[in-house]
Amino acid sequence: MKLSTKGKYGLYAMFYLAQRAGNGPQPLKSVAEIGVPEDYLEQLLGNLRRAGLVTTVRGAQGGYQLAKEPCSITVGDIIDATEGPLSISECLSDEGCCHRSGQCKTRRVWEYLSNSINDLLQSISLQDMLEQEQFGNTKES
Amino acid sequence: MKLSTKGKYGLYAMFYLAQRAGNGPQPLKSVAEIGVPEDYLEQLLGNLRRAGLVTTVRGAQGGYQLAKEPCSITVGDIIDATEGPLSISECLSDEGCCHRSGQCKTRRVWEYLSNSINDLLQSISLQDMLEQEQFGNTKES
DNA sequence: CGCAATGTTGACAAGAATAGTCGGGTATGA
DNA sequence: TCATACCCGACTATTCTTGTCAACATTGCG
Repeated sequence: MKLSTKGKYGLYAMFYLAQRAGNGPQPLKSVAEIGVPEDYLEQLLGNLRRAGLVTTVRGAQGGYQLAKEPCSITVGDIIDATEGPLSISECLSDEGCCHRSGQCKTRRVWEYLSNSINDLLQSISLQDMLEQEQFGNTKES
Repeated sequence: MKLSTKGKYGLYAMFYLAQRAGNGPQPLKSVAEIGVPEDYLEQLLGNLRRAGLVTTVRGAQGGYQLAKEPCSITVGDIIDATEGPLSISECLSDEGCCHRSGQCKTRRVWEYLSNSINDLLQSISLQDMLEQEQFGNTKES
């Protein structure tokens, strides 16, 4: 279980924009400084736009900027937008899955995990990242 | 972000064995009743064996059985064994990753998420599943 | 007006990972 | 010694990931 570069790059990009919120639109070329190929990043920003997380200004001096306050955008929103809804097992989306119905107690596990992880992702906002407060503590060594 | 069928099938198989713990070794053919191709399942059970989660008896009347009590085997153990260690972002395993070091506050997010998810997975045992107690509550509707 | 800067869209493709499949072993109980 | 099992490594079709590319649409500015 791992997330692809899309989610990672998406978060990079959004964090970049969060750091520059209020400074006007940032062109793709600038955002690409985070170390992602422009052509690829473009697609990701397209997804983020369609998800309503960034707005764009076309034409010269245009670019991308956050559509909302950093405190209203969560890591979960970003992952969703870039990776598509994370379904830990298609058993969740797909109702008629359990061939041998007996053992599908496992389904409850996926359900529980999925909900927990979503809550977790939703609990971290860009604002939290900007403030660098330890957004919760599990295993701070 | 989703886990592959390996983790899912692995959990199916382990739950199957948990339900039959104490009844002697279960041959591959029986375990495959969970709805997984035998040849594929064999690989997964091989991984589970190497991880020390199941033991095997070779020869006639042989088969697979849990290596430990259901309460000492967690969903996390099973996912690890079948999918390999889940690294949400290679930024974690790979130290020298942050090209533009400035923005790698994102790293702390992966760290936090990774730890949280691992804790979560480790918190559910096969015993919990057998008992079907709601192993924690997030969003019980 | 016209050009340059910029976002928009969709097609394409190499490489890796997934999900099996297969064939030939080895061990063991009856 | 034979049938029942597990063990192991190679092979493959399909899908997903990670980009790349080309053509187009929109806007600011001189």
